[in-house]
Amino acid sequence: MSVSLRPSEALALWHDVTLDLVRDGSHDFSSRQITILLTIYLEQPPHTVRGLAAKLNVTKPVITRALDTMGALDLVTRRRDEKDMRNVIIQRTVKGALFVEKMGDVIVARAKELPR
Amino acid sequence: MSVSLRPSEALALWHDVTLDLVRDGSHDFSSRQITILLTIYLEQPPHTVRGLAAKLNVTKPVITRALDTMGALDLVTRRRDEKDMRNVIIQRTVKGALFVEKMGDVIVARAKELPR
DNA sequence: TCCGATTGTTACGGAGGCGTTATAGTCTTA
DNA sequence: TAAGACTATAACGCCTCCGTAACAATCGGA
Repeated sequence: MSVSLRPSEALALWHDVTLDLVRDGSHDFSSRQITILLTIYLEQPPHTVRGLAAKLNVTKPVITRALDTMGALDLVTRRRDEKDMRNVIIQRTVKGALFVEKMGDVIVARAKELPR
Repeated sequence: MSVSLRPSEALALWHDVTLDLVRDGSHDFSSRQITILLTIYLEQPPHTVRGLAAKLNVTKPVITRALDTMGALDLVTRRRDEKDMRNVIIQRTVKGALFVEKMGDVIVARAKELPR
């Protein structure tokens, strides 16, 4: 086990980071969308619609729609699985990687500024 | 300065917590809604529509609508400011406090479980 | 007292997400 | 090879949110 945080600090961190994301104003993602994006970029590939749906405990159309949205923003791409043409493999993009990386920087910065 | 976090840890934390929130399945709040809720519960009162709009860098109707939604869920209440009847004072509720508290616990727990 | 400024809300048409259900394409196996 | 299982997506009606603009209520100063 690793990062030691008091509840008040945890909430202050969450507040500060989401505030930054909102103020930035580029997007207003839901928790589902954020989770999908981070799962794709943090967990081991390959990622499929079915896999994500099971992991997040939501229906498959929810994943499809989120991928449509993120795909339109070029944060994510899809291609058919050559081994099993029923599957769709979800892939990362440069733009998505930059977005996630930036998000990590924001969290780190806000954690550092946290009063104690 | 306080909490020391590497970018990979920060993102993993964010992922784990949002995943918990999504899996729970009770709500699917946007970043805006989360930020509004946390601001009300973490920052010093009084909170007004105008004040929140300015702080989050969004328009006032956005705040009004978010308060409508959160109010319907009993996470927040409003009353008129007696000193200046143009203002609306946004107030906390027991249910809202519990929700935020639970969220803090989730973050703390996930931070503790973070592999290092 | 009135008139401009300020506050929060409502109205509007549009965009996007929801859950459910139906569908097309692909695999598997009997 | 034919039937059934499985994958992802499309279609449906509903609901919520969006930004802009108009609005009613209230305040404060000339």
